[in-house]
Amino acid sequence: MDERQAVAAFVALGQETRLRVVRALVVAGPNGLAAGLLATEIGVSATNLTFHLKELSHAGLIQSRREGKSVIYSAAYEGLSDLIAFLMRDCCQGRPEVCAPAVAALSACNRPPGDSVHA
Amino acid sequence: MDERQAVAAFVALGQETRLRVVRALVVAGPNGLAAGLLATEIGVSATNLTFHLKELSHAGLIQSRREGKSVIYSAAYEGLSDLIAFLMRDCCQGRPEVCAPAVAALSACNRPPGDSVHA
DNA sequence: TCAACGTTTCAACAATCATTGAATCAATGG
DNA sequence: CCATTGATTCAATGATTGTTGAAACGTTGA
Repeated sequence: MDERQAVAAFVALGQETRLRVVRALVVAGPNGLAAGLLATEIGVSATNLTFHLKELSHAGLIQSRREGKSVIYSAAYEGLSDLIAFLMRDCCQGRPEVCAPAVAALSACNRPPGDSVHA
Repeated sequence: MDERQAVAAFVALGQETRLRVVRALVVAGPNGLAAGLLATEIGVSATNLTFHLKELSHAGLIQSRREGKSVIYSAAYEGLSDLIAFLMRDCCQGRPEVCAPAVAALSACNRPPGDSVHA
């Protein structure tokens, strides 16, 4: 991921509606969600949602497929991973103390819910 | 870090000049850089830089202190850490496969340069 | 083929953002 | 105190962005 792509991704996430879309889609998993469901879940008009979905799609953070009448949107895990990696790579430039605090959040990732952090 | 703060941080990083400022300041380390040096290094006018520095400061990603005639800006490591943590926490919601690829970048953080990754 | 549903496109508008140059403010040295 | 250096504020401008409703499109079932 180069600087241009990173900027596009940050722009995409720098908007309340779009951040919520990404959150909802990540939670929804690979199956994704129909545009209509997303619209009601987030509370925006279909027109407005389409606008933001296009932005996110263009930034490589989500993808879509048609299923019957509906268009299903899902999170682009690779795009999201790339962004995290970019952020950490930049922040780590000779300064590991920036990334270190994020280790806790990451380690909480592969553990069943409720499992505490202490070594 | 709540949603509102995260959005502000993403907005701040979603602009080429500002992203470069953060990069330069992270590389510069805790000592930071004078505003004038930053301006020449990045290639923008003093006026314009001030505008972007204010945005970044408001987003909690940088901080400043006065030293004589100069104002020294430096990266706010905590703010950056919080943003990474937020991104990973959101992306990890039951979907660790999103964060996993970032582990490599993170592990590269605490190792001397040139040391390879293989276990 | 037609009607209905889900989604997208389009045009228009207000609001926000990025950039510029002139003016101003803060700190230092003569 | 004055001149100089470094940085910020201010006002104005063009560009981009977010939102809206009406119209159009694609898909499906009757």
